[in-house]
Amino acid sequence: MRIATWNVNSVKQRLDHLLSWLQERQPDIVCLQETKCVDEAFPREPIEAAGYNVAVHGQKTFNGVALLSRRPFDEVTPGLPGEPEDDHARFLEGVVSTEGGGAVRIACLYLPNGNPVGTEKYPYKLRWMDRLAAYAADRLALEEPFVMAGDYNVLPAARDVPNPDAWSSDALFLPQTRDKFAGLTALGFTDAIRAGSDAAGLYTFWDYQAGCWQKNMGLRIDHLLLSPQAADRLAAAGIDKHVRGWDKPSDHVPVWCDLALEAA
DNA sequence: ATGCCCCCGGTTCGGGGA
Repeated sequence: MRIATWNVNSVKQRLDHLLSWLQERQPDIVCLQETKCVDEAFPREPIEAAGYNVAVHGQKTFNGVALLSRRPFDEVTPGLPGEPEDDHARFLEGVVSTEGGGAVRIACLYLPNGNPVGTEKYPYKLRWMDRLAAYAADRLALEEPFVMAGDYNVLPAARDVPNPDAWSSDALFLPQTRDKFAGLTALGFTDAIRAGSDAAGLYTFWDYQAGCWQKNMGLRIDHLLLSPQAADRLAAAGIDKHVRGWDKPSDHVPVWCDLALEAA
């Protein structure tokens, strides 16, 4: 089973890229972030025609997440628990049955950026990370294949950014941000990309500005975190960097992993 | 130190992203 995550930066602007990439990569489950449209405006039909069930949790203008799955969803639940007044569409959980009679649980997430530090945006990010850790601990107790995938807006380590000193006071790289991410993974998750390589330069995002793509000044901020029951079945993982070179691209590229769930 | 570029809503500019 191939599971992917991609911040598309507007699903309507990126529909042709999405359909091309689905055809090329053939994922079974996809987590989308920054869909930037209300549920009624989500381009369901062309995605369903490509063979996917669609679950959406959107809002006007900003944020918005969606799950695509070749197999039907057993459950879909929008929203991260813990702060009822939080109205950002940043989280969507789904459960999909596998061929072997088991199931995989997927959380699609768009973690707050947190900049500029010094405003309410950064404590909101930190609270969101605390809420995510509480949710994750609850789900890990189920001891099932479980994947939390999305745009974490976190640089886990210095090797995930070309110039870490320049990012030392940024919300994506502050020690408190990294500590919370480390605490989350320490609950028992495996970073799918890091399971296969500790290399620097495995970026998933390149800013539109300042020629970042041309200079390969990227960031690794999109992650797939695997529960032990998922990590035991990890067969491959990758970053579809070439998608950033397409015409009018998202600033993020797809990240994916293969889990041998059918064999379980 | 700030903006570069891109997207949205809604109109020709401001908010947001990272």
